[in-house]
Amino acid sequence: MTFLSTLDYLPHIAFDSVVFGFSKGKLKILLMEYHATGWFALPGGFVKRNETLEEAVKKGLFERTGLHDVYLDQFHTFGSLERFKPEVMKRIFEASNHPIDSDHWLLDRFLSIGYYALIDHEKVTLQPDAISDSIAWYDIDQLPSLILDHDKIVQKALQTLRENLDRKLIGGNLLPDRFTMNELQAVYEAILGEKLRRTSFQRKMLSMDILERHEKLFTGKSHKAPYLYSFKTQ
Amino acid sequence: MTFLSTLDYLPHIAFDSVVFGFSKGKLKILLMEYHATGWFALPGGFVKRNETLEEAVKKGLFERTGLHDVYLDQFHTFGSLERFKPEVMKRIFEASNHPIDSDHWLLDRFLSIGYYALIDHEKVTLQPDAISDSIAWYDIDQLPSLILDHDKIVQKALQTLRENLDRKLIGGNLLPDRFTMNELQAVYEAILGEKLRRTSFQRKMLSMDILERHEKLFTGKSHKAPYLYSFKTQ
DNA sequence: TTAATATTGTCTCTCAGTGGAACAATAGAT
DNA sequence: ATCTATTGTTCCACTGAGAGACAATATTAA
Repeated sequence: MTFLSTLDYLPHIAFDSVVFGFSKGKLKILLMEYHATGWFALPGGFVKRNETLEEAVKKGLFERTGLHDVYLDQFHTFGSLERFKPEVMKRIFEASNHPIDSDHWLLDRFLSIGYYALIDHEKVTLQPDAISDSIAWYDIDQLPSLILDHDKIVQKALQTLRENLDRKLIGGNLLPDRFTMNELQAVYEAILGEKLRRTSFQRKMLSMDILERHEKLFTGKSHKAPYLYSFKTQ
Repeated sequence: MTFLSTLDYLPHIAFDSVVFGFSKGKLKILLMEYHATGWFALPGGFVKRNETLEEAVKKGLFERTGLHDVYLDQFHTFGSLERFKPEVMKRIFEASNHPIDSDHWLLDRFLSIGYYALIDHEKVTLQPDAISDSIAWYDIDQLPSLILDHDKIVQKALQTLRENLDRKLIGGNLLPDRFTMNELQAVYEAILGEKLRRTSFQRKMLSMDILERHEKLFTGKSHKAPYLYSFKTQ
């Protein structure tokens, strides 16, 4: 069969991407659903023999979101044995009209390298892959339960994102180019899962000298208009 | 052949360990040398089909150091193509009297999961493996050049260790159970690569309420004797 | 035209933590 | 008893954050 031939890919090696987006004040991630089973999973993929791990992840991300040049960070590699459930994978391929033999390499044990991505929710055009029926955004604190160890992968991704948020100044990757201070604060609050003080947040952001101030944003509301900001490109 | 049969191991998957120790005021790591080639490499290994990634790493570490229950942290997975140099691996196996065929699975492409370990330098009894001629400590800023991408692996390990040093309070793992404040400070300085202020360091450590103070250590020197400390087990 | 309202931008006060230095304590040598 | 080297502690100045107050302003209501 030509579908995912073992000659092209490295067996036993997979990757899973936790793609974060921000919309309507909520932090969300992308999940794929296999309708025939009702199962949810992270978007992932496999590594070809002649491509870099990172190339494979970027390609997979582009195929699902249409985006190049995405903020991407590897956070952990999962190598437990609870990952190894051939019957789950077999059912998924069967339900998608791609049945595979019992000795197929895709049913063998896999280690998975976890990446998280931060993208501008508005720029995405979602595209399911060959074996999934849909891909969509899910609120980070209203996730369905996921196959295999994907719940743990999401939790670890979120933990790493929180730890890196201040250190790497990556919050802006979830917003469009120009945004208000309030929007930036909402991103931080959604990621950290806690309210922040408005004045302290503003003071801290401005003191770091990473933001550029632009024109005001007039929304038609009856109050002072906020400035728009962008991250300095240095 | 029975040596590293492909039936027992997951192909394409390896791990490498950066084992940190502290001795005579210097931060050191363990390196293996293949005498016939003069090449140096990190101690690593492969994952058996029926064991967890972490089990494999711990077992490998035990075989080389004789230590169980070591502080261990996964920091990155390396998946570039510069790792793929079959001629290097072939030469190593030939030089160690374990020649392998050109199509042997060990000559194929590998991804490697990097772990770093922190151990008490004094507790180790070093043990070379089947194909390496020696294993020994090397000063972190006087390392020989290493095979494949092992230089990058070491740098990434050191970077991660520095980032985690304060956040995870892991410095004590490089010292014996009881130590003086001066020794702890020396560990921090060796890891961070910079001098710290004595009084600030002491105040910070004591204020964190993680240290237990024990008896004084009389060294015979003509000055005030320092207290011994241990980390609280909580 | 003026006042009211909601939100944003800035300032002040306070307090905790750190850099830097000084001072006190002390084990052994002289 | 005095000196020396090092350790434990305290003090002062500065910085950054929490908390609140106040000023600025875009629009609506009177």
